[in-house]
Amino acid sequence: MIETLRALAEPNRFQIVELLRDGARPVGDMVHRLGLRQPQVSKHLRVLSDAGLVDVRVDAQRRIYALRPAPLKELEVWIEKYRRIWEGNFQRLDGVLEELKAKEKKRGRTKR
Amino acid sequence: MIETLRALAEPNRFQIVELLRDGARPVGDMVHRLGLRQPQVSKHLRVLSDAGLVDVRVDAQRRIYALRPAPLKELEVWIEKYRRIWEGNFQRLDGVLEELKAKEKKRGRTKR
DNA sequence: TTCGTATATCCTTCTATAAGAATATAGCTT
DNA sequence: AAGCTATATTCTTATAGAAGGATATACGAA
Repeated sequence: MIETLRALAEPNRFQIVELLRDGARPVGDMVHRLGLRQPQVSKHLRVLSDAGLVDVRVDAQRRIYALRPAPLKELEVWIEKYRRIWEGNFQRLDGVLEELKAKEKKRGRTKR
Repeated sequence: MIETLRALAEPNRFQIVELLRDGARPVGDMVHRLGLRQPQVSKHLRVLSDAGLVDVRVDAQRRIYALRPAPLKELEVWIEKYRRIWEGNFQRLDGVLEELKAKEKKRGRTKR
């Protein structure tokens, strides 16, 4: 999860992922479209690959990169857990706070 | 979008967000639960706040932090655009490639 | 008013990582 | 075989950002 987020959090990598949403592409194509230098794109693809976000297929000297569903799906599943937050029934759900105000009386130290 | 991802990509901040999923909390509570030092938590909250992911409410000396829906919803909307990738109808959608193989013939340079 | 609690901010490392430049590798094409 | 094309890797440098420590601020309580 964290690894997925870290990989996506870099603007150029984000763009690469966006490009790949339309389908698989060779490195050179992304180089052209993104206006980055080839080594940089390769390096970003490496990070994406390590994060499991992309897949390579070899075609002669070309490497065709494609998105891998798993991490994105996982991300989607994660964020769905937050759905109720923007679906109204969340507001002032801080019953947690009441619970706290009680507990905190019993231990007033910051410990270390 | 990128800012949201960057904020979430740090493990401790991710944990903070997870905590806040259950409702608003004061800083001290998170300090205890996460076993981090107070300044560190405050700093992470600052980042989350700058990213619009959290909101503060003042309660005496306490600051009560809560999740803000907007960025998470935005993230959800974004990822939904990728849904078809894990819903089958994506495989070998590289018609993009055919289009390329043609074009590439006409301009064989890397430009700079 | 003085003290303790809760939180934020500042300054200083330390580390991770992105970009740049150069080079290596592999496979066409002729 | 020679050269060109496509891509990856290595090394260096620059920068962002996370942790640590110390301190500042604000408020409530005695």
